[in-house]
Amino acid sequence: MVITRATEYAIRTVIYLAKQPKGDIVLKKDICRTQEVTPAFLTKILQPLIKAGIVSSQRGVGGGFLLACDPQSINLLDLLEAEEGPLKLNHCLIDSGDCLRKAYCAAHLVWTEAQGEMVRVLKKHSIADLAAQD
Amino acid sequence: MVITRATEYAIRTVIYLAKQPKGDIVLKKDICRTQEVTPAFLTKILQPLIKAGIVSSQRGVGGGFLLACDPQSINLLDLLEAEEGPLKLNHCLIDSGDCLRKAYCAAHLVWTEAQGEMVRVLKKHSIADLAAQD
DNA sequence: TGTATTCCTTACTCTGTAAGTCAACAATCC
DNA sequence: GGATTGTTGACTTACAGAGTAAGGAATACA
Repeated sequence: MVITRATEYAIRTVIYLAKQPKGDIVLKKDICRTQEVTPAFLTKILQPLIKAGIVSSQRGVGGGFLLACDPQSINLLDLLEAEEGPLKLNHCLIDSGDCLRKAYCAAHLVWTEAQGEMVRVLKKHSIADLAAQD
Repeated sequence: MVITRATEYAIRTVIYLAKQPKGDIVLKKDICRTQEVTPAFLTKILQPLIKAGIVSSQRGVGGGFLLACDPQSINLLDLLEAEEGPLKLNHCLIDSGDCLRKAYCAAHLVWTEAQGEMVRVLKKHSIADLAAQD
């Protein structure tokens, strides 16, 4: 029932990238130094963000990482789902076929509502907003 | 990021107890049979509910379990917290002293808000309501 | 008093996921 | 072609979730 550290680091990193001058490429080791993550772990964390089209990377001399999109268009839910997969408060919310019990399903609607509210809040704040607050 | 099975079973069980005639004592094995939980696991799940004053138990012949309070006064958050401890979406929401990083704390307010909404929804529906819907 | 009944306590196992590491590989620049 | 920088996949370690098992303690009733 807790957000993973990978997601936390992903958020820190994306906020950091959003604060750089637009188009600037940042070295992995600079992210590591400022965000206090090890290079090996940051590598692992960045890959899902790259695959989701949130961050882009460049190899070789002068290479590094930068935002692949407008920070106004990314929110915390995007980052969380890139790292952890679809948000689900309960097993039954992934595949409604799982939820066979009537007694259980009385609670089902409540889980759905709670998750919906969570999604609403996480979508509401863009990375640009968070970077500006920082 | 998922509610545990213990919490699910706890909810099923409490809804089941709430549907019994008031004051009726239910055998563990009857709960097990109707709710599809093993006795050993149900034992483990019931203890926190008893300690939280939600369910009460009686030993010996004619013993069993029954609700210890008005089903109108219990909600899903009570059950979840009895089983899993205080709800927290993120590590920093337990002890604000953990949250030292500014970059992280930009997200902190969002976690707080998301968790607040979740709490609000889980508190809104009493066990009596859920039992009636069932 | 003794015994059957019923829940209580504690320790244990098994499995999966989070968190993080490592080493070989691939692209790019000069 | 070599230095630099990111990529990939396999690996380790630790911990929490999920469930089991066995002996102990309370209660009712004969």
